[in-house]
Amino acid sequence: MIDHAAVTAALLAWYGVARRDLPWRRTADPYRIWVSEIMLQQTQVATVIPYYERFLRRFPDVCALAAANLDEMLALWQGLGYYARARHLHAAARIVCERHGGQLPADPGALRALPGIGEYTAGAIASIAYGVRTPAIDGNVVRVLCRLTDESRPPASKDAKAALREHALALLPNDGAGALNQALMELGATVCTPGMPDCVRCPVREHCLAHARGTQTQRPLAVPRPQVPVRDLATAVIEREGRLLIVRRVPSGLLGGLWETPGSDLPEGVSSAKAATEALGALLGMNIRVGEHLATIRHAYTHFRVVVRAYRCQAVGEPRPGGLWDACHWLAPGELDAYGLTGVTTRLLAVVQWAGSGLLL
DNA sequence: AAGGCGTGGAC
DNA sequence: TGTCCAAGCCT
Repeated sequence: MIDHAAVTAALLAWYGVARRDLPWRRTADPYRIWVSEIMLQQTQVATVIPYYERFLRRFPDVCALAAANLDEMLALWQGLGYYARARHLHAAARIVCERHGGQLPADPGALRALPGIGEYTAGAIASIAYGVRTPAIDGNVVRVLCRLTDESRPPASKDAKAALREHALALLPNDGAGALNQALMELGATVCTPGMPDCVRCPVREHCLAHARGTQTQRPLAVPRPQVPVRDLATAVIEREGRLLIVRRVPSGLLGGLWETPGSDLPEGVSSAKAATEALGALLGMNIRVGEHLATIRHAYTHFRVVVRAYRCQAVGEPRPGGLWDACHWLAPGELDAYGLTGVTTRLLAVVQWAGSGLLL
């Protein structure tokens, strides 16, 4: 059994000296802590930092964010991924500004009711920003606790989750729950890492059951991954008077709200990307003539991979939204920063060196 | 409850 | 090149 009080004391002492100096650890503003927690979901610290700084310069408080339009916010989020986080944060900011007088709630249950805030994030905000004694169990904490207690059940199972939550709660001091939660995460991120934990540097090594039994690399129990399918896509690069046609994806689902060059899966029975590009004309209400192949972009999403073939096209007529898209725009070079583009489109424009003065291939 | 949902870094 | 994974949430 784990000596919770001893583990808590060791973790807090270690965290006091080992904690990294991160931007969101220099503030007590619940809004800023909230933004950091949303950005950090499934995203590494180093990736988040520049986005966090830029975002807070533009939206320094909840009501500034509430007043923004979603397009501008998504442009700042471009490249961070999991864009539903941005949409939910935006919707939640409006609720907090309008219904909570701009003050983020401190109660985990009330936080949990806001879009984009789940069990973990509610606990993190409540404990870090308000000192509420409540656990915050993310992937790091799951790994640390599974090793400390040598949990052999799948961490997603009901039994294991309940046990982990009991341990996480028992570790919380009456004063300093936020620090303890962060200490657990910091340990998981910097010492008790997934592949090869650095047990020599671990402040709670003596209390760790997995370390004692030599099972630390087998905890938490790994779950088998399904293999991801590959999809063939085609996309059209259509220029007119130095502007590039982009379309906005509908606000839900994959890449919702982001802009991209119009494209599609190769329809059933259509084997050539060129034919698929031609078929885009019907969707856009334009007459399209497909020209040269410009580039092939390979990209991996969470659950599938894509091979996107891009063709230079000439088109007659004005485009209209349809299918996956709810808006069309002729992008001028000076506007590149104002539109949230998908990763594939961003890379495509880099490859063909699109800068508005024609394709420079 | 299991699958959808991004991206970039490490190796 | 491929594979794994990182401060999860929603449906």
